[in-house]
Amino acid sequence: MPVNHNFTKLARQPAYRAVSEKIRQVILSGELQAGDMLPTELELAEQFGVTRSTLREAIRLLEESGIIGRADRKRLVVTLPQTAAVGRSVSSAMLMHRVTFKELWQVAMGLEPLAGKLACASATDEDKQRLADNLQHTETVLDDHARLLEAEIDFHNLVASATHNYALLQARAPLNDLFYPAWGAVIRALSPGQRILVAHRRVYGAICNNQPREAERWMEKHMIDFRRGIEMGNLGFDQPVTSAANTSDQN
Amino acid sequence: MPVNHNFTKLARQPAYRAVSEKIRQVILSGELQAGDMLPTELELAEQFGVTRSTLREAIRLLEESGIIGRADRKRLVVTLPQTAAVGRSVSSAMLMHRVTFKELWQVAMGLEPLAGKLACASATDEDKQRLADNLQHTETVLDDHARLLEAEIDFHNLVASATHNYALLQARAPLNDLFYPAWGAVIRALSPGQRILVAHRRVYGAICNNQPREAERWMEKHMIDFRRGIEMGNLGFDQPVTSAANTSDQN
DNA sequence: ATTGACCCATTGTCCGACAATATGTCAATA
DNA sequence: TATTGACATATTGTCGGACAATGGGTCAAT
Repeated sequence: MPVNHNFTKLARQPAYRAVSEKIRQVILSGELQAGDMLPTELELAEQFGVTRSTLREAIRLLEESGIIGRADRKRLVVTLPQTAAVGRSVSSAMLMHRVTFKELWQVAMGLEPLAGKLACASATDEDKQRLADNLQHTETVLDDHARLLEAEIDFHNLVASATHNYALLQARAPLNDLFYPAWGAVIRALSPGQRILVAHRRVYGAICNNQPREAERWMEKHMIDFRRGIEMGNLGFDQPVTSAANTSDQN
Repeated sequence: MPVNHNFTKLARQPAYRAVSEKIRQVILSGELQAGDMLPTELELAEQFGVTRSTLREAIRLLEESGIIGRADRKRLVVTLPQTAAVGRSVSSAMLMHRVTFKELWQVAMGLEPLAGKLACASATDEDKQRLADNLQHTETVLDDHARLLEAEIDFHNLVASATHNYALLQARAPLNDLFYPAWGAVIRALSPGQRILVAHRRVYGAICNNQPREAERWMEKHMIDFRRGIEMGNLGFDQPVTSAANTSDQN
């Protein structure tokens, strides 16, 4: 009778992955900071004892993570990941999982009111000014569906930025890519420009007057309006969202 | 006087990036579904009219996004991105941005109570069973700091999974990697096993009895306990979290 | 201060090669 | 029949070398 031990499937990893991990580790440990230049590909390859081809594959992994990029199209440089860059991976994953508008809305209901509340305590004068500018701009594009959507997304981004909470910014990144764009259909169907503007003004006012409760409540109302819009427009609240505008750059 | 027109800086992209985008597009459009096998590297390279080296670099980008992987160590296959895989990129970004425990806690305050609330409506019997198993297990490891932390993280993951909301799962992924592990210090310092267990039981009970308000409230209390623990332990509530256990696999 | 000519380092891409590894086939064996 | 071994084949991981294109630098000429 065979002894039944079940060895743990030993996981060898290819060199390009090992190299990538090593570099990532050095960066995350703080040994290399954002802005630091890395050696040339050839030099790196020699240090690791691999060929340039292998090293380049490792670089690609880090590149997609957004933690390294190119300064002036040449030298490699350690970069602070942009929310948009990281968010794209997340959005891709959500699209593949066929995330529904409802699921995104539920997350939005958790995060957007929170953003409004937190912004009250942390918004700088500059943040408030940017919000004011956005409101003013919004008034001028109430009937231009495309621009209105753009202004709408901007507003929510500005509120989120005003929290100065990067974790929150990152968590809500997919809303930018998937939730609000999908909502564009509602704008085209119902032209709710005025309604949007009112809500935005309330949120803005609450932030300026440091009324977290108010900011939270109006942001929540705003989100509920979204939902109602989707349902009234009969636009598949329970349907998976589509990529729509995901053509970052075609060729 | 020079005419001032400001051309848009035309963005050429390297071939490996173009290839990667093309494949990504095909996958996101649904033309290729999860589980589908891709041709061999050589064949793909020929189709795109590039060399295998270039194509491999493109593959690495998609690999890091988690949307393709290898079936049985050979053929490329379209894969459904795992939350953990995507989350790692996000966590890396947060570490580099020196996200503080406070920031993560604020996000947790937004998402974890929400998870509790939503789970009430969507938890299956299987989900509830898993939660029950977790509670039972937790009782046996109350004094084993390492295992207790593990059980704690599991519990919150189980609640989140019970919502069957992938967007929520994805949004809270960094909490797993950064928030709870950092909280391990509190466990070691204060041994709050009993307190944890009580809160978990309440949340579990609320989910079983379909009391969203209760689940939400107890999860919120639980989170506030976290914060108090950090502060009582004098463990840098306003300090950036550290990677701690980020050694997926060393070499 | 701008332009032009020039050199150089580095990247993006290509080509060809080979060992290691997985898959498939088939015969040999218990 | 089911397992083992031997063998051919396909595909990946890695290597080494090559070259054009491009950005940066220097220096002279305007």
